[in-house]
Amino acid sequence: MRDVAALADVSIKTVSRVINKEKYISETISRRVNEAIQRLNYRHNLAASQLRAGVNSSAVGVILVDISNPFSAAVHRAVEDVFRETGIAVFLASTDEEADREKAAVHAFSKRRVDGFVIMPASHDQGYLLSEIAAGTHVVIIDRPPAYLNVDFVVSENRKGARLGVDHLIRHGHRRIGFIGDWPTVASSQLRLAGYEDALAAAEIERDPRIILQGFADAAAVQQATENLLAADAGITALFVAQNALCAPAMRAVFARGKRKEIAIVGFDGFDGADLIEPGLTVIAQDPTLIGRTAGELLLRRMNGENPEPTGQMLDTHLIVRGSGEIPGPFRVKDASLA
Amino acid sequence: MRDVAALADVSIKTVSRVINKEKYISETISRRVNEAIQRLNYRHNLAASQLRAGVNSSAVGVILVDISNPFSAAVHRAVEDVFRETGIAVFLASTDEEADREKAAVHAFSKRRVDGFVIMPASHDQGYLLSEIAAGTHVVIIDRPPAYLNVDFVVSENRKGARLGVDHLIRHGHRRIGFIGDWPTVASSQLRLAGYEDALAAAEIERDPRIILQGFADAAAVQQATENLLAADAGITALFVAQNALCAPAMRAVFARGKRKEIAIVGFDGFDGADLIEPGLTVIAQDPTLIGRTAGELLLRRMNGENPEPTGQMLDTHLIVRGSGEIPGPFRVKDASLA
DNA sequence: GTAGGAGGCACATCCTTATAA
DNA sequence: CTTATAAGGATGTGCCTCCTA
Repeated sequence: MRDVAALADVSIKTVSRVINKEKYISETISRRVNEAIQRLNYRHNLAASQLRAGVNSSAVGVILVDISNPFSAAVHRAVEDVFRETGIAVFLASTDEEADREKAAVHAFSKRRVDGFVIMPASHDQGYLLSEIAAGTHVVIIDRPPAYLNVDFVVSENRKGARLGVDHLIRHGHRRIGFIGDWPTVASSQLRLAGYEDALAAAEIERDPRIILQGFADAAAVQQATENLLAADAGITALFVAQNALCAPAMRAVFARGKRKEIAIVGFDGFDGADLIEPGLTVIAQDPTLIGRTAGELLLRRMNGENPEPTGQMLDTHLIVRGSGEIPGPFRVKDASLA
Repeated sequence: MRDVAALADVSIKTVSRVINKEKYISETISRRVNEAIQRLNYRHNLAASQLRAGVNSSAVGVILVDISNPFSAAVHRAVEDVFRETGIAVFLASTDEEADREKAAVHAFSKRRVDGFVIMPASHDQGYLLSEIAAGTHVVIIDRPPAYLNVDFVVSENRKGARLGVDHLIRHGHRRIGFIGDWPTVASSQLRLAGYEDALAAAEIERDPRIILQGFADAAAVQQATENLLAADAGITALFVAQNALCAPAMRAVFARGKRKEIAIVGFDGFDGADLIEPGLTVIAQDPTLIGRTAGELLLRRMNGENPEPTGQMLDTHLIVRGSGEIPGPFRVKDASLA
């Protein structure tokens, strides 16, 4: 900046004025300064600028479980879109459900003075964020309800959604419905299991822990576990698959046993192309783009100085009927109005 | 930091020493300082530290076409994994194939003094990066060969891969093979089209521009265009779909016409669950994780001071046979060894 | 309306001092 | 008189705030 000032033969302060497009600079000087900037290949140092101005980095940190999961990716994309036009940059980190990595990412971004966080928590307790919040950093929690923290959050109706899906299977004559879910420590997974149990209770079906499978290291483990469940002759006629990434491997297991048209399946948030399968995968659909956009807007609002009471948004899910969830089960159902 | 020093009753410099874990600090003082840090909820300001030290931000910028595309997401995840342990943070931006947004993202990250970029270029000419490189910022280009820029790059064998896929269709008796591709301005798309043409030329099949479809606004447009192509009675018996996101909509069009078992399809890099479809989608597979990891490692190497000649890595693709590409065409083939 | 200058943001570098072996 | 350990102080990093003309 000093060099630019020297070349343009003005003071440093004037260069600063030109860069920040302040008022009261003549056209002539502005042009001269800009030419010097070009010639010297000068680049404004935002960090120094913000240090002096006493403001934060105009950046936000997004912390997700795994950006390579399409749900996370869609959420991120929506958050990014909210911030693009504002000149706010977005940091990204994945945690793989490890609370320590979540904390490490928060710390790394905090050192870089981000203005806010959008977090899909892997941690069981987000109380550690209180000090960040006290320091003026804003936080929005997504996908899973926050624990020990009163901040804005945006989640899907996990429990209601799961209940909806399992109800659907029950209405189609199923009573032995396997549950395939994420790690039981994951808050959203707990809620989906609760929704599953709600549906069973409402239909007076006994909950059988042997057909509730949770927590898998990878897709192969999901497939293996599903195969074992089907092979166990536990009388399973339907599966409720409580997370998107589990759907494909679970279906592989079903198909591998030749039960494509016998075992009914409902997934919580399937995958692109799930409609092409025969039968198409019936799912409880979420709206990751809306989650991301809402979270981004809530965060941006606070970054702009608004400070309302924290709000928790529960976004509706809905059933998409494609065939796999409508395979009839062995039990007669009185209700003729099957979806 | 001043407050911490005051509370711990040491000099600012000593606090700095503790934070940076320099040698020659006594246990006692170190503990006292750390307590003060805790008590004051102090957070080290990386920006100020790096300003004074004259180093960059220990952050990198990743610029992709669209993070919500699974290919991009997998690449990003691999890049992130390379940098996680090094304490280097990752910025992310999507361009939606708009060169201006690519430049805006580069500029935004450059102002934040990133040490390097990983870029999946939307631009037709990356010459604008020369000034960044001159300023000491490192660049690795991925997915598409760089234009007007001599830097490290990591791409798939787009042309060879496409040729492989179309050869496969030809060997199964097809000669009227529709091409469904990305915008023709996209470098990788051009190469895939070239590969398609290579295969046609080798088999002495005339290239018909009417069955080469490129550039779609969204999935619905792809599906509509494919339906029109099939309805046009152009004699199409096979499709080569040159990009992952185009596969599902193209298949929807084929299935909607009831040609599931008649029109052969090979995709360039399909999607998760493509094996569950009947018939499974035969694809030319890339390795996005390897692309991302390689790019991250190349960048990290330069950030660590190594400065070898730029290398261009062309990663092999391979054919995954699943059924859709093996639907026989109307032409007899002598080669008995069909894959 | 237009420009410049002193000073400081939060930190690290370089130099210096002090004690002990 | 070196060498290792432990701590402090002046100065400067790029830029903006506040004051001045």
